Amino acid sequence: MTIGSLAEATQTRVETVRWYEKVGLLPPPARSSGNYRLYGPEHLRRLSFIRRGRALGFTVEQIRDLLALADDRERSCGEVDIIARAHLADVERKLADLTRLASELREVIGQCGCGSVADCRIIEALSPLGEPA
Amino acid sequence: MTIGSLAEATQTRVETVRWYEKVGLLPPPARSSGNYRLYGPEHLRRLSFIRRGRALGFTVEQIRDLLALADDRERSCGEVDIIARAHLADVERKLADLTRLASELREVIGQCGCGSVADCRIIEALSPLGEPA
DNA sequence: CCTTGACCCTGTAGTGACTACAGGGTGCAT
DNA sequence: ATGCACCCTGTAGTCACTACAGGGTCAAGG
Repeated sequence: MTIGSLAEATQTRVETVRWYEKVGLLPPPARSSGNYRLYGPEHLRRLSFIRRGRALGFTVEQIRDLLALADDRERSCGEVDIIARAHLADVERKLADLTRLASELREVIGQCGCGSVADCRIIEALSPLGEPA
Repeated sequence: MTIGSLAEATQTRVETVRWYEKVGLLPPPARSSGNYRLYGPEHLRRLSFIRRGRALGFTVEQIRDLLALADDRERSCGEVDIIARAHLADVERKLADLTRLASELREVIGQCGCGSVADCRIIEALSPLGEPA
């Protein structure tokens, strides 16, 4: 399997696959006589894991930890649970922030009568001292 | 007003103020005899505008546009409205993504009985081929 | 007068997670 | 033999800052 097929199979860019190798998420594969990377099913599994983790919003660092834990099949998965819960808490914080943000934006936009900039409620809302900058 | 006082007044880091100047959001202020930056109320207004925009999640590029529009007080604020609505749409897209993400994460975490990694539902959920990586 | 410490200056490099080349080599079909 | 798609390495760019390193300035205290 060349890097192109692996990338296609996992919906990843070729450059990203090489980058995962460089930062140590994906082990260096064998090389062909022409120095092409040659991947096997284990690489496909590992890269799929990485991509799924990224799609769930885990950082590369968290995925590195999860991979290390996943490799040790006897271990209790308490640490996995901790990482996942920490990430969920993080996502929920961002969610709350964005929700507040969206409602603030909607309010600002709703007040705009679209007259001249001098009377624009959006500009005004951005200028805490009461006057446009 | 030195850069330190301006930074404090706007809840900004000193380095960030200098960075806004470097990228052209904040005009270069006068300098003291000892080459210190000296800011006036206009700078305070402008920086407050920038910070408020950032707090509402506008990109620096969008704020640059908003500032240019705000400076032209006769102009219709239709363009301001367009920028703000585009940003709101963006925020709402992210909100939807994060909401989906959070529920997926909650589901994954809920299934974890915290036994060994070999049976961990979290690890399993990350491994689309059915086996841990 | 000297020193201490808080503040300021410029410039560069680092963050996260890639992305985008530049400049070249490989492999296969025509 | 030539074209083309693919691959290689290495470097620089993205965004919005942040963190120094290595120095200069200023006011107060001794």
